Amino acid sequence: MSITAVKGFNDILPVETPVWQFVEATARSVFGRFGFSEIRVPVVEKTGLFCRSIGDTTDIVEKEMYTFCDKAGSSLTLRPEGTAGVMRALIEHKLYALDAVNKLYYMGPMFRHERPQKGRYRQFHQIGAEMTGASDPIVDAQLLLMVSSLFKELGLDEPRLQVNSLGCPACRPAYREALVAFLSQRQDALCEDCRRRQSSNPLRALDCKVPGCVDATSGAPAMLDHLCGECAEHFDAVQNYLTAARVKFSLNPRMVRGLDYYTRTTFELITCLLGTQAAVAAGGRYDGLVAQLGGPAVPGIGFALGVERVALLLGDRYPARTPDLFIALAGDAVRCPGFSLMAGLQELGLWVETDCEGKSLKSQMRRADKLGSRFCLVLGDNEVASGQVTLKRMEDGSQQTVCLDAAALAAVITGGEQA
RNA sequence: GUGGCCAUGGUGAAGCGGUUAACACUUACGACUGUGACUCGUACAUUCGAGGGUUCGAUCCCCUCUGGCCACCCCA
Repeated sequence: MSITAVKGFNDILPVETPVWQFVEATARSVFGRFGFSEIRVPVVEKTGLFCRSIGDTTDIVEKEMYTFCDKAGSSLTLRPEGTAGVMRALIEHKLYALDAVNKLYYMGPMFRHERPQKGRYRQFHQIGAEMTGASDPIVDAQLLLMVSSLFKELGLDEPRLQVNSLGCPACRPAYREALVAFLSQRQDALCEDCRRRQSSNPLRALDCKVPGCVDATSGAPAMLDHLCGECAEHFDAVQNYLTAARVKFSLNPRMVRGLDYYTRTTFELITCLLGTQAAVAAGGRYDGLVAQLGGPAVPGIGFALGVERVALLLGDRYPARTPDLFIALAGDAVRCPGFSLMAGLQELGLWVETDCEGKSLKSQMRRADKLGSRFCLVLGDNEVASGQVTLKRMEDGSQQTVCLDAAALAAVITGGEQA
């Protein structure tokens, strides 16, 4: 067996790239309308960046990072998510000083050493957006509106938006205590993992899928009931804005995020069509992150969507491109004039295909059909001599005689587009 | 990291101890020597993931390895 790709690292083949391009182009278009600019940051960062931002005790940092030493002995890591790198760049280049509010988006590969399965790979792709510098609830709502617009424009109304608030450093500790107290009374009913997590990350128990834990935590105290005044006010305002903007959402008081830096508003787009990989997009507010990374106290909120998962949801519902014209060449003598015509039409912006193997006319026609070409014409000695060609519309087989001239042909072909 | 399932051509797959390794799709060419789709014809796996074993004989049984998928954990 020859060399194959690394497990969990996939080739994205020509049949799949159109969906990807559709997702990326749609994201660029929607983000652009919300005033976001693209930022491109490296795929590799110093390991410490992720430990500090994502959190030392998270699964990502504990067991899923691709970490290695370079020749100088520094510990480097393939980014497992996008926010940390973007915030590092924001701090490093003092973007917050250029403009108090920064609206940035990115797209690209992320790396997590997990067991691959449907919709989850070791190299996977995210499209994300971050908005820093403002903590007003209208910012949260704007980002949510943008996410919701993006999915609408992609033609996906199925993933549903769920929101929650995780509170802030002022109110979360008290809630955490209340939750631990609650859980400790139900020790016996909890699974091994949840018992172990009680000290490290008790909130996780709310997210546990083991039936016993679901039962045991059904009456658990909710963060939403323990928010401090400011957090509660913030969260109310976010919801009001969302309602005003007609963004559909539901509350999920049990939603927990996997990264430590989240505060206040968090959200997920959940689908029931991808089996266990339910989260298609997710994000939240991270008001302490920039300071935690050594920058000024700049608040922020962001989200990321999984391109593989979105592509899976889209299936074949994306715009397909097909050639405008296929020029079938009847005889060697006509190859050069045919190529000249092709050049003229390409220059006018048309996608033109022609024979490149010296195939029979029948084969060329078959190929024109297979490519889905909208029009086809046969160029032979007669056409070159008369200066007239028969242009055939492949869809219905209708034909018309057109002057053998790039501009004349282009007029009919693009005119046919409107009809 | 843990569990389950599966490995036959470009693809989807039958075959389950002795077969020319079915069938379908795809692809190529042809049926009209200048017109696609439908139809019809022809061609396309000395070989069944790799290595070992059992057997007169193995794609079919056993072992090992490798690969894939799905699920758990967690996540986009």
